[in-house]
Parts: sequence; C-alpha cells; structure tokens
Amino acid sequence: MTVVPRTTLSDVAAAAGVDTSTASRVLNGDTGHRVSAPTRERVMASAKALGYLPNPHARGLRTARSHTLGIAVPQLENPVFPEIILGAETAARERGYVLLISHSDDAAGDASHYEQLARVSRVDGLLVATLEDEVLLARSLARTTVPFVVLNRRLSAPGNHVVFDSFAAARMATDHLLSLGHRRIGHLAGRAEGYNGIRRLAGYRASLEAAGIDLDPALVVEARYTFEGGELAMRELLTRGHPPSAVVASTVLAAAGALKHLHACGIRVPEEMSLVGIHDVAVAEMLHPTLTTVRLPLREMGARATHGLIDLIERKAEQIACSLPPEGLVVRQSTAPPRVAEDASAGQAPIARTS
Amino acid sequence: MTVVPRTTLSDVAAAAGVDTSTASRVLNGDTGHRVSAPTRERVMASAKALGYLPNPHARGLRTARSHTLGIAVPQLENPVFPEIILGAETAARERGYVLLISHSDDAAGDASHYEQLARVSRVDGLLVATLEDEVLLARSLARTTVPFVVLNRRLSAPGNHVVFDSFAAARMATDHLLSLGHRRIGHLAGRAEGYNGIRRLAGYRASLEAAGIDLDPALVVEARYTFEGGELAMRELLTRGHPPSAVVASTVLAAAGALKHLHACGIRVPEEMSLVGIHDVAVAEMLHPTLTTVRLPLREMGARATHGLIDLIERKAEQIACSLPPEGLVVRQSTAPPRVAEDASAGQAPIARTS
DNA sequence: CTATATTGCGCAATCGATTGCATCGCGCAT
DNA sequence: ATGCGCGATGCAATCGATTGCGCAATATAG
Repeated sequence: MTVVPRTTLSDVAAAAGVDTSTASRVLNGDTGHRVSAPTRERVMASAKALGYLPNPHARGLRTARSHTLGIAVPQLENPVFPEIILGAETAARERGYVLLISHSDDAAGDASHYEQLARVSRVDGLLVATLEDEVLLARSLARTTVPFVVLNRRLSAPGNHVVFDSFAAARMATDHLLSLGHRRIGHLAGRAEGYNGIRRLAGYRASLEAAGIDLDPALVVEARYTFEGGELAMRELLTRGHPPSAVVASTVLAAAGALKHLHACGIRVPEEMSLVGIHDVAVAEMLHPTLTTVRLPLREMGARATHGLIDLIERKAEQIACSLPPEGLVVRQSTAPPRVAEDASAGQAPIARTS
Repeated sequence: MTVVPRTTLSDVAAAAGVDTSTASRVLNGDTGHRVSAPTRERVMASAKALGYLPNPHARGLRTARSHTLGIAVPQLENPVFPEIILGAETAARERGYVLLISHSDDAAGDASHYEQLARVSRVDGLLVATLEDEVLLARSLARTTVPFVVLNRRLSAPGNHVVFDSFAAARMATDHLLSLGHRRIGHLAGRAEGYNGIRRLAGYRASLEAAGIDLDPALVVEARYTFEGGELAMRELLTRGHPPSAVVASTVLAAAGALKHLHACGIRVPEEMSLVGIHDVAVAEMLHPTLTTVRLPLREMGARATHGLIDLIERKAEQIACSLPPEGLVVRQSTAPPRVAEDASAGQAPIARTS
C-alpha cells in the first residue's frame, strides 16, 4: 500500500543514456526509425532492470487507445455467459487486452450501457451479448463510436457478429431423436422473432421434413431461454393433449425447467419422454437423468469474437462474420428409444460420450 | 465507427467563456476555490449542451486514479462467482467505478495476476476471490501496490476481507437435519486447511455436540468444492460402511455431485438419505430432488466487498472486515425425516420456501 | 576532396485534465 | 488618497508517453 515510485520511461531512458523518444521507439519496436543494435540493447536491458511498465493512462491519452474491451452480458446467472466470458478473457489477455464487464439486468432498452462503456470508460471495442430486441440493439449500437462484435445474434444491417449455427444444432438434436425411433417430437422453441429461435425452429422442421414427418404445430411451444421458461413451456405442451415422445429444448436451462416439470408430473425420462438440450454446460451433468445435449463451442465463440474485435480495432480486418458449427452431440441419459416403437428406423451413430 | 470529435474540457470552457481551470473546478465541485454562481451555471450549462464527458486517460494521468476495480476469480464456471460478480459490478457502477475481470485458471501460484492488474492495467483496487493457498495469497498480495479486499477468505495477517459466517451456515444445515430426527449425519467437508473448510467443519461439529452426538470421524470426508469432488467424496463415504442417514455438503456443487452418485447407486433422496448444500444458487432448483440449501448472501458479499474497497481507495475507511450471516435455510425436497426414526426430536421451524 | 545520402538520435509539441499560485478588480479601513 | 483584504478567475506547470521533424555524424558518390 506504500506508494511505490513507479519507474517511468524517462527513468529508463536516463539509465540507458538516451532520450525518451528513443527509448519509446525501442520499446515499441518502432520500425521506420532506425536505432543501432547496441542502443537498442541498452534500452531493453535497463527497461528490464528497472521493471519498467508503461503507464496506460499516459499512453492512452496520447494514442487514444486503452487496450480495454467491454463485454456486455445479460443474465450472468445463465451458465452460457460465464463460458463465453472465459473464452473472451483468455483471448483478450493473449492479445494484450483486458476485459471490462458490464451486466445489464434489463434485457432491453439499456442503450446507455454501450455509450457508458465506450465513452466513459473508453473501451477500444465492444463485445455485445445482450439485447434480444434487434431494433433496439441496432439503434443503440449505431450511436457507438467504437467497433463492436455481436455475439450469437446477427444484425440485419451489415455488421460484425459471431454466431452458432443454430439451424444445424437443432437439426442435430432432432436427428438424434429420429434415429432413436421417435416420430412425434416436440420443440420448446425460443422467441419466434429471435435470431436463434427462428433458426432452431427451422432446423427442427428441416429434420422432420427430411424424415417425411409433418410438423404438428401443437408440438411447438415458445419458451423463454430460462429455467422457468422451460417449466412453463413443458406444462403448456402437456396440456395440449397427445404429447410427444421426445422434446428438443432450445437451451439447457429450458431443458432443465422442462425436466423439472416432467418430474413434477411423474413422467419418467427417458422412458416416457426423451429430452435433448442445446448448449452443453456443466449443469447437463448434474441433472437427473443427465441431459443429452448438442455441444456448442461457447468458449470458442468468446475467443473468436474477441480476436475478431481486436482485428477490427487494429485494422487487421474489415469485417467479422462467422458461424460456428455445433461440436457434436453429447449423448447422456435423457434420450432413449420410445417405449412403444412408433417406427423404429435405423439410426446414425452419434458422437458418443460416457457420462 | 466514424471518429466523432470528442468534446474536451477546453470546448466547454470556451463555450462558457472561462478558463479550463475554472471549468474543471466547477465540474469537480472543487470547494476551496470560489466561483460565482452565474459562472458556475454557464459552465454547467455548456457542459451539458456539449455532452461533455471527461477523458479518463487524461484524468487518470493527472490524478493517478482509474476508477477501475479488478476482480480476480477462479473457476467462473462455479455459479457462486457469477453471483458475486453481479453484486460487485452493481456496487461498482453505483460508485462510478467499472469492473475489470480476470480469470485465473490455475487456482494457485498465479501471483503475477495481481501485479498484472495493478500495474499494467492500473486498477485502483483489487477484489480477490481466488487462491486457496493462504501463503501464496499473502505473498502475492504483499507485492501489490493497491488496496485489496479478499472475498470469502481471511488472511491471518491483518487485512481486509468479507467472509460468510461459514460456521453458522454449517451449523444451520446440521441443525436442520437434527431437527428432522437424523442422528447419524455425514459431512462432505472442504479442504481441511481451507478457511471455509475449517469453519464449516466446526459448525457441523458444534451442532452435533449441542445435540449430544459424538462425531464419528468416518462420516467426514474431504471434498473439493466441485461437482466431481462431491461425487468422489460421496463414493468414499459410502465405501466406509454404516452410512449416515443425512449429509451436509459444503457447497452446492459438491451436493450436486453427491446427489449424482447417490442416483448412480440407486439410493433414494430424501427417503434413504437427506442432503443439504451450502450456497443457494439456481442449480439447487434444477436438481432432482430439488436441493435444500443454506442461503448465503452472495451478491451482498460482492457488493459489500466492493463498497469497502472503494472506501479504502477513497480513504473513507481504514479497514474492511465483515462476516455475513447466512440468510436462512431454504427447505426443498432433498431433506426429510429418516426412514426409521432414529430418535425423532422436535425441530425448530426453518425458513420455509416453496420450491 | 567536396557534395550528398543515409543512419542514429534528440528536441519539443502534444494528448486532456488538474491544481498551485499569481493576478485583477473592487470595497473598505485608515 | 493609499493600502489592504478578499472574492473571482486565469496562467502555466504537470502527469508519462508518443511522434513529426530536424540535426549531427558517418558513409557513399562524383
């Protein structure tokens, strides 16, 4: 807590017997400005000897760069976000950046957040994992003065994003159930207007179509991406009569909620109903039965977005847009063939994993 | 993305027809320097009109303050940490600070982390929720030049910390089981040398003693605070023969792991074994059966530590040390009277909550 | 042997805000 | 009138690093 007199660039320069400008150029590997080898080494040596670390404020003032990234997340309590943050933090560190976290409780309308981060805290770029509402999101980002990358969402206007291939994920989940012999498969869908909601529904539908099954609208229920959302949606699904023998939940949290409701109703999983979730987070292992999931590369999403953002900042890239395919199916206990085989068809082998 | 020419203090000063020094003093509410009311208002008005926001780098350079706090967490994937971060982020924002997150994968030895945060990124203070090893922790923090508050851990050397009353928490959990009539109660303990491990064990022991029960060492198993740790510990406990009718797990994650093992062994909860966890996080609701827990004020811990740290930074406080009592017991489905009442004694009423 | 590149390095301005000290004008006491 | 006190404001240094430009010394060319 004692105030240690920090060693500054001029200390280093003095120790090396050069001007601060020379020292600065050496330390920054400034090309275009020639420095003789011996001088360079003297500077390097005294920098190391003195434990020199540049003052980020001074540097930031001069260069208008903070080497700080902001990440805006909704619901930190949803386990997918910590995973994404993990990936982002690691990538940022690799590139010499740090991560400023900003949590927005209210999912929407929190436009000031970005401004706050960008203007008040002077982040060099923004990772945006929040704001379901596309219009609000776009409007809010339009006011932003720094580069940004949107996670798991795509703007209709050209913009930078990293998304999962939600279509493929839902298709993979549904294919798995089909291959087990299920014919009547429900879907706890996301928001009908949401980016992922739309794709997942489409993937589910495509899978059924490929199997020659007509989609029964009664089997699709919209659910929020939360535990409670899954609970409610499953309840709704069951009240509709003629329930499915298997369900694709659009998210692990929703699957957990659905599972809870099934337990409450005394419906056995997987004997009476199979359940697949999308996103493979630790919770899947904790549920009973353990949950079969489609594994999506969460950390990689964080990392890719971060690298992309930094490329944008450092003008090494013009545009970031990528879609990450699911890593595979993790088969656990929550899926099994239907009790009364409705139409047992041969199945493809999923990527198995012991639970 | 267009470079918006930021309005600076001199813009404001010019607009108000005063010197930057005067503008600065007005905007900072500088006492001791008298400014006439009309001038003050002109400055305020033009600051607002121009949307002035101070440049944090310039300010930081001059004042050696960044209004940035660093938080170092291990395992972001443990749901208690997001909760703590949530509390911290909210509190920081309230006080005009932002939160820089730093994740240290390796639980120990990551001493450079703090230095990194403190020196490279120039945080004004550190929230430390990591490093189990007290010696390493102390050594690492000794090198730090900024104030810090340790979360959920106390240093033997005088230092700043915010902890949970782990003794009371474990006692509350054990008392609950006793009140249900259990007499043979196991404990999945934390690390025997760890701060919380010691207190929780003591609380468990005290509860038993108060009930006149001799502690059977065979019923105490050391577990890591993870899902796998709980699984292994429960396995170990069951191999020892004459198993307990109820178990106090030192953490929700360990409880979840224990529960999984019980399922795997076909032991029914709560009929054959009751289970209580410490920390009430969302996962408790997702398990089957839902988990009875002792609720600890996680967000409050984050908030208290943050407010304390800022007080330290702003010299509004000299020392921060507080212990947060558990908020209460959340009774869910995982606890019930033992099947064969071993010694049914009247129980106190716990804080009930419907699940 | 002189004119011209070229290399190696330092001078000084600059980024934007903060702050100690000087200054200026005015009222009031002597 | 002259001087003093004080309220109100401006001047200028400063924080630490970056960077355009200029200047000397050396190497190369003619």
